[in-house]
Amino acid sequence: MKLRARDEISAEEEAAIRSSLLPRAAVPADTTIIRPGEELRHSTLLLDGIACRYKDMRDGQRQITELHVAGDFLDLHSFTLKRLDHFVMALTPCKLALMPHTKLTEITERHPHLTRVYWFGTNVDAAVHREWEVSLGRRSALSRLAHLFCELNVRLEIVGLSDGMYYDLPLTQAEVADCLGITPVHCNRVMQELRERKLLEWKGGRLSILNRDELARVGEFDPAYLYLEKRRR
Amino acid sequence: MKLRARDEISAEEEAAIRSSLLPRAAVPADTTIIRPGEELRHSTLLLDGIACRYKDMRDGQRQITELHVAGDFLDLHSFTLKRLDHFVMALTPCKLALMPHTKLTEITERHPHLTRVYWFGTNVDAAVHREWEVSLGRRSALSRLAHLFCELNVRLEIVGLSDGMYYDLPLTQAEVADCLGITPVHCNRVMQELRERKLLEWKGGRLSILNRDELARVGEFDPAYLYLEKRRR
DNA sequence: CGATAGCTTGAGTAGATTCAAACAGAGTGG
DNA sequence: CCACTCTGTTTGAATCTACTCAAGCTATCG
Repeated sequence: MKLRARDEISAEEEAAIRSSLLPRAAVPADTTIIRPGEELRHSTLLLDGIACRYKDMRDGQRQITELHVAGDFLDLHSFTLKRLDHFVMALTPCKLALMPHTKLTEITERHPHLTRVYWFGTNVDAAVHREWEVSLGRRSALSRLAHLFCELNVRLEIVGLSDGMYYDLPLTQAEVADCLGITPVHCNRVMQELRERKLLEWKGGRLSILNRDELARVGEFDPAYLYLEKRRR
Repeated sequence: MKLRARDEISAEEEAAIRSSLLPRAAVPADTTIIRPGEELRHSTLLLDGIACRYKDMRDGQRQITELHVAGDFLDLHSFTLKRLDHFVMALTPCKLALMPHTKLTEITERHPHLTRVYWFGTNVDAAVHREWEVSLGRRSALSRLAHLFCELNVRLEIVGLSDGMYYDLPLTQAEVADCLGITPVHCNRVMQELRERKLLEWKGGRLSILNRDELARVGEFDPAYLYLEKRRR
């Protein structure tokens, strides 16, 4: 569903993907899925739940560099990198599937178009990283928070997990703070501001957007970096 | 030279690359090379000079998301993305070469290994973006600046443009500030601090590292994210 | 019902910004 | 050769955003 949102995938390609995937047991929340430096022989596809990439610092702080939702590969880049430079962690209970790198090698040898589709996928990941750099470097805490909620709204819409106004977001404020490069206390305060401005509600792990246009304006959100327009084959 | 630092490239693969490259006229400093949204039919290789990727904000501020040095593709990701979500600009006079996307398509069809090498290249770009997210989100201005100088030192060493202690860095403090997500004024002040601590000198566009270990300590610099170890074929 | 995780509030502080002005060096023209 | 301009660097003072540390609150769960 995620691939077909942006590309034409033939039945043969779909079969190649399906036959390459191995089921993997579900993991509970706060499970470390991949550690930096460990040698990887497969890439992991997230079927359900929310996961993240993060890097930690000497003093115990961490920076989450990307959030993942259903349909995302957590580490398609490990196919070429072999070892990651960051952690991957389940933030909520997650369902996973594995794609062995041997199968990915076969895909690069037999399915050039599918190879480009997967390469495209890692490039969209990089585009998200760039947009987060802009948030972290130049946007106010309020704007960063608004931007994050807008991004998740669009990404969840693609896979049918948001209707554009409501979606499940069972994260803590501390986890969101780790995405935004701020402290949990400050995250709480800017969250209150978004609430007071009647832009959204967030309780019980469920986010309700009350004013989508104004939220996008506050977050300076332009979804172009998510590359949603369908590409020609 | 850059590819061979991390991979084994056969003579046949080298020939395929060389025959795909087209020369392009040199551009002066401050030239916009690629604008967001424009349709691209080739990727640009930087042969000499310093360039950057940046995104601009409504209020005129900008965030540089990556610096590029000789040997880097400025937009290898445009092969799969077709349009970029950011600007690419020459910060110093730059020499460029072009690789048509048609040639890259041929490579994905005829040279699976070389395809993985190029895919790897875009994944290292993403790793740099992640490390910058950590700098922007969690490191102090002093630490960010030290980290940037360490990163450039290593990346320039790979292509023979740094001996590990000295390298040319003909940028302005304002440009560096745009990398670090701070103001030029603050960049100037933390620059003074690095100088007072006798970690480095930077004048006349030339950087001299006086205490590499301490600089790396201040910047919490670990080059693992640059993936320098040579990979097996 | 107490324990716990997560959220909220307050007061004081630190890091970075803003705005303004001064300074240094390189290049230019009279 | 000197004055002039321009770009980039440096300095100072006031301000603001976000941080720190601490405590109190609230909902959930066993």
